[in-house]
Amino acid sequence: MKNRIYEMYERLFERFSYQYWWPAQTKDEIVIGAILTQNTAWHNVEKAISNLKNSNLCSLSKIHTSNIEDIKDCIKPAGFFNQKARYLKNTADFFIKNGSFSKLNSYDAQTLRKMLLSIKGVGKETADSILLYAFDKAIFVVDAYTKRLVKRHNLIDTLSYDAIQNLFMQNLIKDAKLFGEYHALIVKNAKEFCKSKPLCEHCPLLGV
DNA sequence: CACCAGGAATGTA
DNA sequence: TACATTCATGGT
Repeated sequence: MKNRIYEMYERLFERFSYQYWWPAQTKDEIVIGAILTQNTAWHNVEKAISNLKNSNLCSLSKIHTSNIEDIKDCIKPAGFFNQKARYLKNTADFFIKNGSFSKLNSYDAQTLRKMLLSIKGVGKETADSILLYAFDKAIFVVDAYTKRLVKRHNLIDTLSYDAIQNLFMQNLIKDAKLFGEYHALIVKNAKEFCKSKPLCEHCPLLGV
């Protein structure tokens, strides 16, 4: 398999090696972090998660049963705390209602994706992050960095989520580990290089 | 000081 | 379908 999409992965991996995403200790924490990081810098999410842990609220069951005002107090550093507290509640309710990860994991990826998307507060990127990193489903996550990447490299003539996701999934082996590291590498590279200017001289994707 | 960060829901045309 | 607005804190 030799194509531009996979070649970019090789370049990124050569430069940055393993990222070991998702950075979390439990599956619950992955889901919680996926919601808290919506349009929010990760280091602020870490503060929010740290607060949740200190209050013993960093699990879906705890979020399900606890007072929403207590959740708000913990997650304020992550911003949008009013709606994110509701989103966390909605998501926790979903998992309590529909069962554990191992039970939900018996659904195929697309069925589970639709279920997750029915939660108010879970859009495509959040759903796919949960599918990939908490359920180990081979679903490629598309974020703002990914869109910027395909735009700068003229990889496709649209910026629609589905089209970009298909571009990656159709040009890669369907492997959750690969997808997970690739997405992490795109984020890593975006933070490291080329924040405003495309393709600076140190970017590992030059010439791909 | 302005601008952005690992988005999603809602409203408008 | 395709944009525009709103949500909010904290770093640069």
